[in-house]
Amino acid sequence: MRVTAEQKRQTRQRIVECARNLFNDKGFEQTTTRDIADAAGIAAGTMFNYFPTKEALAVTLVAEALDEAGQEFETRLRGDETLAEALFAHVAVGLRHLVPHRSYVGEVLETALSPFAREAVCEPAQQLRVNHLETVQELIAARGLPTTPVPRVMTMHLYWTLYLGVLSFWAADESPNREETLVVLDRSTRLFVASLAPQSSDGREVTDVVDVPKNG
Amino acid sequence: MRVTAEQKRQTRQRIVECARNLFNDKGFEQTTTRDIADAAGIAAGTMFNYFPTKEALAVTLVAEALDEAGQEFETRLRGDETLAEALFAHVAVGLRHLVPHRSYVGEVLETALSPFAREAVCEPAQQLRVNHLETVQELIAARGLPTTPVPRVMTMHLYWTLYLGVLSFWAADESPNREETLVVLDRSTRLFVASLAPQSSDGREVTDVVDVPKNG
DNA sequence: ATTTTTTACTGAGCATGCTCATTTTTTTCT
DNA sequence: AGAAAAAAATGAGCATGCTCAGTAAAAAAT
Repeated sequence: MRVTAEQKRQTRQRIVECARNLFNDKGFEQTTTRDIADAAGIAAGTMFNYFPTKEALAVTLVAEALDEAGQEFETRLRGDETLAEALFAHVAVGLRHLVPHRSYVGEVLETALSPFAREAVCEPAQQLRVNHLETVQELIAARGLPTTPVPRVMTMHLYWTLYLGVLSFWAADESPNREETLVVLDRSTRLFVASLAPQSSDGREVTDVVDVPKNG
Repeated sequence: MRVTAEQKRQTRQRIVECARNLFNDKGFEQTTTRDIADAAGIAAGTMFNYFPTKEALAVTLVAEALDEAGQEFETRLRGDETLAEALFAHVAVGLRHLVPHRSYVGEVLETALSPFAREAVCEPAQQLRVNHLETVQELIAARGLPTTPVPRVMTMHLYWTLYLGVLSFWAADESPNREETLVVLDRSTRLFVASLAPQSSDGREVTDVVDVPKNG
């Protein structure tokens, strides 16, 4: 069973590498699964023995990059950062590892990580989201922030929303060293942290202003 | 040219109505363009004489609902609301008008309104985005808020990010009267308004903590 | 060594979004 | 009314993501 296992690993590797090159050259949408198969020297159906969908293949590329980023982040973490600093670093390291995929990452993440529910696009996308959010929750918990006055699910939804906002800005950022993204990231990070603190109440619920049906 | 014009209007109307029913029943993805054609009693290719893509057809449904919402909002606006109140109302009215489309709106908006650039998915989607953002900018300008310390494009990107976050929460909100969405919307609105005010500087730039290449 | 079983691969074929040359219907011109 | 032109509808056909019954190759069992 050894020769086979090794060959299978090689086939998979070839698919992944050819796909990355093609996605980079022509974009995700413009690359057909037949293009990938031809480049990898396999039949049209073979890549579906390795990845359930074309999207899953692309997400796998991105997820592998972000896994490495996650490891680097853990290594660098000292523990004395403020929450805003830690969150900033977490995302910034991820972005650096995504640079080689920047030309097509937008097309892929848009659908794979969208906050619109759409039950788990594929396993690696799900894993990626869970890993990222777990890290965030640990960073928050490690700093013993108050049991928020807002349900956790809403807090994490807000985080994910802001995170995707940063990713989408970054994917299209044309500024010299993508430095504008750092401004956006800084701002988003501060906003999120600020949202964790109990809001300053001005005694007037915005909700009261609009007539929203309270029943049925 | 009168009879024809009227018939064309009817054909278009039939397409739109059949599409809405089918999208509601089976979802956007599960409805094929042939399903729509059959239901509307036309040939498979005919709907593409009216809408360039299946997605554009769906976006048109949503856009029409949001146009009505925009009109209602303008009617109700008194002018003495705080910015947060006005923004809250703007979105809340939109959501109310989207209720009949809620079962499939997620699938459609995810790609059509995504902050990930993807140059104008289709004309109505572009129009929808522009209209919404113009209203927001007017609401801000009418209250004479300071020329922000942050480029406007970033501010509007943040707004759009939070807006899509609210939409995505709403699309999946299972709480009794979707009241959790109101909490999320309230929170998002306050956050956005707070982000317009110059940030309290604590003398330490988060950006400094991570080593980001400053050149090349 | 031969058979059996397991594993990997193949490629014809399907469904669906969309195109476009052709046909049908309507309007305009004389 | 009949011919010419314009507008609208048609449906065969294409491209592409994906399926799956069948084949080939490798490993295990005898």
